[in-house]
Amino acid sequence: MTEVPERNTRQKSIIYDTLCCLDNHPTADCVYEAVHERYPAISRATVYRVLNRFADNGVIQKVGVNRGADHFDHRVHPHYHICCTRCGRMSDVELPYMAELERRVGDCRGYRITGCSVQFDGVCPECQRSEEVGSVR
Amino acid sequence: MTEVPERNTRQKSIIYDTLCCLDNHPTADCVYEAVHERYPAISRATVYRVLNRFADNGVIQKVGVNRGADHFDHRVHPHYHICCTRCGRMSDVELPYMAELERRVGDCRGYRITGCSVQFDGVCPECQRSEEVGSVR
DNA sequence: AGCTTATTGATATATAATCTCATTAAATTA
DNA sequence: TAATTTAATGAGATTATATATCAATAAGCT
Repeated sequence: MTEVPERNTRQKSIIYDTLCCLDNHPTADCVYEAVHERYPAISRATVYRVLNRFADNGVIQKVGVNRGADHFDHRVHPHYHICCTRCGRMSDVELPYMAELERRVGDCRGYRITGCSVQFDGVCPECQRSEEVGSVR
Repeated sequence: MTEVPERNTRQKSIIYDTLCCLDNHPTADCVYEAVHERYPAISRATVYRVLNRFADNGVIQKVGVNRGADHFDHRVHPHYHICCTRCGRMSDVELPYMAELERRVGDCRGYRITGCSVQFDGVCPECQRSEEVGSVR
């Protein structure tokens, strides 16, 4: 139970603030782009590292997706997401959180269950519009 | 509604047979390895292409995972999976399929929902054993 | 101010998958 | 059966996402 000292760096606070400002569910690379615009000295590796560290500490939430880059959410309460299969854009989904899902599992071949994720696929409003345009021609 | 002609090639049947034989939930690369052992002339690109094509046609099932490579399942009925967070091994989970999940979603910011995936994370029996060994020293 | 060491930046490397394009070979037709 | 058409393949380059390495920097303590 050794306490791991953790340092507060300028980079960490900039990255956290940026994530909160973006407010959507950006990928690490999106966060990097936004950070880089104002602070070109901050490296991509640092953004990835810091976001993952924050997620490990529960300060933010890492939202894995079946396909494509991971997304990050500054809101940490458990909730579900939908990810656009065309452009990758992600949004929250309004569905009561099913905390008991793991307990409903019967057999799982000796695995020790540690988590469960529910995610929806779909087409975002923007991509729906460009679909319509595309179908006309 | 133009019919797309589809050709039956030696490669396709070898790849499908291999997937069925492996029976686990192999990644495309695992399938490639197994195929390659017996048919060194079949290329990795073909294995990836054919598996994805089969999945698109509903002949097999592509099982996306939050983290790591996609897995493929020759069983196509809807069911859930658990994936080992240490080694990536995947197994079936016994849980009644919740076909109505998408209909229970309230608001999803204008997205048109096309699918939903539920997946469990865990530690497989093999990795549990090696954990125990590791914790002794 | 000086010390310790967690953190960073730059870059290399890993992993998973797709793309390109010349060549091959299914399936159809003559 | 041979010729024709074009879907599919093989090899390798390329992309996307993420992590590892390691010397240099700087946070927090004394």
